[in-house]
Amino acid sequence: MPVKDCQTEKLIIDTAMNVFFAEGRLYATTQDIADAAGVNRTLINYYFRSKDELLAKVIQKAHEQFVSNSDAILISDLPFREKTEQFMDDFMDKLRRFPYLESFLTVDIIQQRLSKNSVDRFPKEPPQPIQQYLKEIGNEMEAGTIPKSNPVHFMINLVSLMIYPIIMRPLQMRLLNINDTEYDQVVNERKQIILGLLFPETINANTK
Amino acid sequence: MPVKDCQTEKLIIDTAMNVFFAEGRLYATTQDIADAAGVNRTLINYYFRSKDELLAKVIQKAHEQFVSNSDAILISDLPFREKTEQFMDDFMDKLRRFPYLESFLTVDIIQQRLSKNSVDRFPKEPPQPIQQYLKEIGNEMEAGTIPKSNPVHFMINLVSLMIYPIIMRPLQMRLLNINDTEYDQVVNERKQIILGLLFPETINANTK
DNA sequence: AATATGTTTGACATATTTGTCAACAAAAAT
DNA sequence: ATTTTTGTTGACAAATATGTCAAACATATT
Repeated sequence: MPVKDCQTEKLIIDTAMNVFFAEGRLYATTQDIADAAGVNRTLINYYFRSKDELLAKVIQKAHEQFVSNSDAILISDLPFREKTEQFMDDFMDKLRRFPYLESFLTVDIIQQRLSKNSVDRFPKEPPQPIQQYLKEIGNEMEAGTIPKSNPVHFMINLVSLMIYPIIMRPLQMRLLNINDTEYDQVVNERKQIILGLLFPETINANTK
Repeated sequence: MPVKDCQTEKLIIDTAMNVFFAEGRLYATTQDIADAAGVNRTLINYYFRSKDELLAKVIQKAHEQFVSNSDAILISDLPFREKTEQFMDDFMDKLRRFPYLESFLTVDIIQQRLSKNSVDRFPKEPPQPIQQYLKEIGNEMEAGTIPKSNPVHFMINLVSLMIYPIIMRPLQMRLLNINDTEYDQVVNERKQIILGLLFPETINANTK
């Protein structure tokens, strides 16, 4: 068999992504993943050498999937407001698909910071699309479309307001004393709520 | 010795809180905690029976510390805006002290949801102070001080904007391509930024 | 059919972590 | 003073997770 099969390898990666990022089994073992994929555990070692390398691959692929669309949106020449909305739609779609991805990455990054020997799983170069979007945010602030501040605040606000309610859902449901149905309803309203915050009426009215 | 010593027990709890919530060693073993506390590992079993029960105690104590002040603030009869600011000050203080607490709780809740046998570590009854604050948010919306919506949105916005930049700091620093000094600067500006979002000028102007 | 290459499997070794237990030390109570 | 209670320790056992290896298997090429 001259050509590499790639079937099983892909199956393992996809399954692992599902287990970690969709099901939220952050502590899943290699055996768990193998079971979920219906393959022998040692195949993980055969294809990825170690669990750590599988993680690296999985995170890399998740990263690719995550930025693929959004990068295109961010570097497009859409008007700022529409660009932001498209970015939000895309981002929230991905959040729905992999609600636990950010939690996983956070914990992973935290642990990496503590252990000196682990390999860095993220590209070191700053993502250009975000840099460009930050510039556009600055322009909008200059133009008075949105309140002036360090542009990173706008970006931080944007992602905070989208992500946090998703990753902290279990905790928030308890604190706010609401059930799944109600929380789903709230999540569905988020986009409009966030837009209302980021593009305040006063300033926004000028642009219309 | 009629009175329980309580010295070692307290030392272990405090150390564990520090390791988990301040240092962010989310995967710390009982040995790690014992080392950090400078005691024999089996003392953890002596005082808490199991690691799981230690976790329960630690989370419970963290919860108490976290709500102690903030509950008092939330049920006080301060004007809404001042109450919110005090709540923010208190909350951000605690975030600085235990930046990894929320991450830990999130992961813990996620895992608990998946494992049927684990004991529930959180009080089941909804926290009244938050319920009361939610009512006040509703009142403010009625009065037109803040934009109308489901009051939980205001609460979610508030905590999202405070917490997310802290717990996702490593990730955000990479994405936004800024260093520690710059990020510290951003964090220091957060309170004013958040207030500007939650209390938009137009509406706020009416109340002055 | 024989062989070579890539794939899959089960058995084993190793490391890590947690919990138990009996022995020991220290402090109070008798 | 000695007995009892409380606190502490090290050695051991059990469970779990990861990685390695040789052997078995399948498939395409010779």
